[in-house]
Amino acid sequence: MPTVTRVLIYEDNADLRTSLSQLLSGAPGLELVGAIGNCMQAQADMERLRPDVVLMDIDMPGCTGIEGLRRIKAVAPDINVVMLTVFEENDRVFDAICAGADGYLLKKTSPVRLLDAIGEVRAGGAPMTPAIARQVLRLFPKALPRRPAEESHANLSAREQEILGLLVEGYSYKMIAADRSISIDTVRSHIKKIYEKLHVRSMTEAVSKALREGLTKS
Amino acid sequence: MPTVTRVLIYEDNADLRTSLSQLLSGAPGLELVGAIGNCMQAQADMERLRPDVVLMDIDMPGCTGIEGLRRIKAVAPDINVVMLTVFEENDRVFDAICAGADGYLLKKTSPVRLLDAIGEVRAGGAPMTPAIARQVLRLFPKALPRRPAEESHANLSAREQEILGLLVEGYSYKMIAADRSISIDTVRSHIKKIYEKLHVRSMTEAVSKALREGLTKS
DNA sequence: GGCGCGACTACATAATGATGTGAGATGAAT
DNA sequence: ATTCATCTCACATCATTATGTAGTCGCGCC
Repeated sequence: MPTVTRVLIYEDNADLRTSLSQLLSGAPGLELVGAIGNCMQAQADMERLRPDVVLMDIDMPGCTGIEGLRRIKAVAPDINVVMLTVFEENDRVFDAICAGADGYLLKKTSPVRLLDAIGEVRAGGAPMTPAIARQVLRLFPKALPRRPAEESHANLSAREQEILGLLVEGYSYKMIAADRSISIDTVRSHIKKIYEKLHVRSMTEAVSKALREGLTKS
Repeated sequence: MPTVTRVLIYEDNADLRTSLSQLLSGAPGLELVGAIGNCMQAQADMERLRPDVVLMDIDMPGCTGIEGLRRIKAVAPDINVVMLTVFEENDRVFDAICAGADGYLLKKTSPVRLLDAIGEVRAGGAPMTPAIARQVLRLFPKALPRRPAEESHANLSAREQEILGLLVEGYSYKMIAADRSISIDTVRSHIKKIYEKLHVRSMTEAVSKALREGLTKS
């Protein structure tokens, strides 16, 4: 392993590109091999500049960072690509990870942490902001194949299942009360219980869970 | 939000349990509510001790940490569970994450880092050793089932489908606005259009229709 | 080069939902 | 005989959603 780490930057904002460049140029053990405004030629850039680590802005005109990431990984999967973004949006994170990102940091990350991150990714780590790390863990179960043994009616009582069924049909509290001839406060009460048992906090979550896990009696 | 974080330890090795206990007892902002040698009674323990954070050894006789984790998440998904392990084996990591672990540290983690981790997980982060973080990212693409491209969408624009997808995930207007970095009024506006197109009048109806007819793209 | 459409923002009002606290009545279970 | 879950109802308060009206901006279309 060579002693210096060759770093390449993709960042469309010229100011940020400059400051990143300065940060990296002055860092021991690092060599900045380029700072490019778009990733249209990513593949060619890889061959020409042979970076070890790429810092990739995720929002770029012309060719998004995600697309750039794909291109890089297609020709050189061993290059470590750390994505930089302003927001921690769910889909972006997801897409980036599926495309093989090796790290995911916010742009507001401190310079020190950024330099750390480059070392970390070189050492086989995956630098991420805490919030993103958490998102990744949350995303994981969703990306998995269907749950095999799903039976549990989640301990819903018959009445509760019935009311959940009505929610799924799109009934409002008022409509349920009218339909079943009970007070709207009773409906509230049942729904509160349902929320507790399903661990949800809104009608939509309850409906979604009910449909996905077949909790109604139809 | 209480100012102290209630921490519970599961660790079968008595020596380690003692030293962990001592570490946590002396930490400001933390309250050690228990240090237990097995997780057989995990559910009861949760109700009795009401921890905010659980440190769970992954290798325990009788009932593995993974099983304990499952039990905890089944009754109290909001409790943050950080797994502790000696080795970073692929399968264990995978299972733990699928079971809903909120963090994953090696036992050789320094005391300071461990205390950090508790704060981090409380703040919505996911403390992981770098190598494990990388493993998680590597695991991700493999866990993806490919879905057959389905085309039904009731004339919903891409953006509308996207937002409908978030509704299905249980997002509120506010959460969608934050997630997509748009104003809440824009969310309203999109949802109004969705309602028109789907001929519904509430979130639950929209969610129900979306799930039944496969209108989202995820 | 005007037109329609999609994405975006804003403000206002009424309706509905979320959450807490409390409580009576019933029947099953220990 | 007492506990326990369920079903029922009530009141209160705050948050969120539903709906209408209205306007800007950019883009493809004819």
